[in-house]
Amino acid sequence: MPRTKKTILGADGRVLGSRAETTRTRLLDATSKLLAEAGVLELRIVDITREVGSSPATFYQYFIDVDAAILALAEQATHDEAPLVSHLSTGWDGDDGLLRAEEFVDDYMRYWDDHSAVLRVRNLKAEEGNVAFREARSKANLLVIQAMSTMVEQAQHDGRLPSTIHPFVTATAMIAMIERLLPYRTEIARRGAPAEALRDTLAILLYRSLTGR
Amino acid sequence: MPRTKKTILGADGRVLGSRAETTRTRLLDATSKLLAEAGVLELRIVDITREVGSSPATFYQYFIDVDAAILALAEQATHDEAPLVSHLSTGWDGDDGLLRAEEFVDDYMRYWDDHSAVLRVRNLKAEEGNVAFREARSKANLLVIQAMSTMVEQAQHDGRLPSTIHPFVTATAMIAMIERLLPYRTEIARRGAPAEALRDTLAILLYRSLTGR
DNA sequence: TGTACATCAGTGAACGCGCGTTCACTGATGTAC
DNA sequence: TGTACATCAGTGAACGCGCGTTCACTGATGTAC
Repeated sequence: MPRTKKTILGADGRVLGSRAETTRTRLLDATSKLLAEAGVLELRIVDITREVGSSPATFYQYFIDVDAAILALAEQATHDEAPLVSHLSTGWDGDDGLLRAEEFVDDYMRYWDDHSAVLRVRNLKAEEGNVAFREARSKANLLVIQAMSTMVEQAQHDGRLPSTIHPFVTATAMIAMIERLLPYRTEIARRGAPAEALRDTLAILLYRSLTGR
Repeated sequence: MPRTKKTILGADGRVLGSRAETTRTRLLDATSKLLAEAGVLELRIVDITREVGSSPATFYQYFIDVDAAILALAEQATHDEAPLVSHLSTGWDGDDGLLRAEEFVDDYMRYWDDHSAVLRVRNLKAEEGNVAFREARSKANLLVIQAMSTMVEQAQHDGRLPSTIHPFVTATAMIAMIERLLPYRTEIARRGAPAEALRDTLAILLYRSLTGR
């Protein structure tokens, strides 16, 4: 998990040395692990510190509460989402357009798999109205959504998509589609669909909706 | 909120009289209200009973735990989702196809608005692996997804959609798109998109993806 | 119509656990000279 | 290179609140005759 290079601050705002930074990272990793294993509803600060073999008091040196830690994890995830834009910024107009769409879906699925537990909480809290998490979500998707919007505008300009669709809404819908389908994978498999059906179908839906082809 | 007609059981499995049924309903309504106001993470059994002016002991006469109450609410929601199928089963092949798509989106948005707090929890728990909630979610979407799958199959048969897309996956993707976009409404509005942009764009995306037109 | 009894429904009050949170302290690392 | 001191990092142990949960009980409703 890559980390930003900016200086990291403790809960009271003081600058942390490298030793402290390691502890902070271990706390975040433990939070991420417990989130994936048992979900937000079971997440306890005591368990997080138990996991890294330290005391609950340590936790408070780095985060004012458990939300602050989750938010930090969400920001790490944001950082990992940015590279996905490279699949979009080239456009999907050539013969290999569909192939590029498939690559994008693959990478997005990988990204979501890596961060699913954290992203689920982020989205839940955003939808429940928490401002900090709402902003984190907006910021995370910003680049991808902008790139997709541009694709839609291009297709509209070329007359392949109706002018009545809204580029930003379309882009957001595409993201929603992918994010939300991943958890359905087991269910889709249970219905006898092959493993690639999800990937292929998503790629085609994206390709058609973003390029109009 | 319509209620099923089957006999309602208490937490210990005994049949409840009409007086008890009223209490049960009030507990569920309070649960729903608190869920909408503050979210799952803040939901307390004590608060639910406080809300209806009764004792925590009463709660346990009806539900073994708070999950049982949420599950009951999710099942009420399922019941309200069924009528949405009427917009789909007629097909969208005529001249008024897009109009029908718009009507469907409107009704779906209304449905989701009415139950959003509960459905969010249902989906979270389903995605976190809770079997009961996973089944509730499958069951809820079953009819709508089947109807949509049929539309895709028809379009494939007529050569308007590629045979490579998977009907069930496509249908699930459409549901995902709508459900997930609603919470973005405020954000979309903040970006200066008109209120109907969301509705219209979703309708077009659905129309295109399900009918191939 | 009235009375006795059975069943249904609701609850006050308490118990106890577990968690968040803090404080005063110890130990580790860095720095000045 | 060594020593004294300052700062950084970590924690044991306790406090207390709030919540889930239960029990023994009261009150309400229904029913038999």
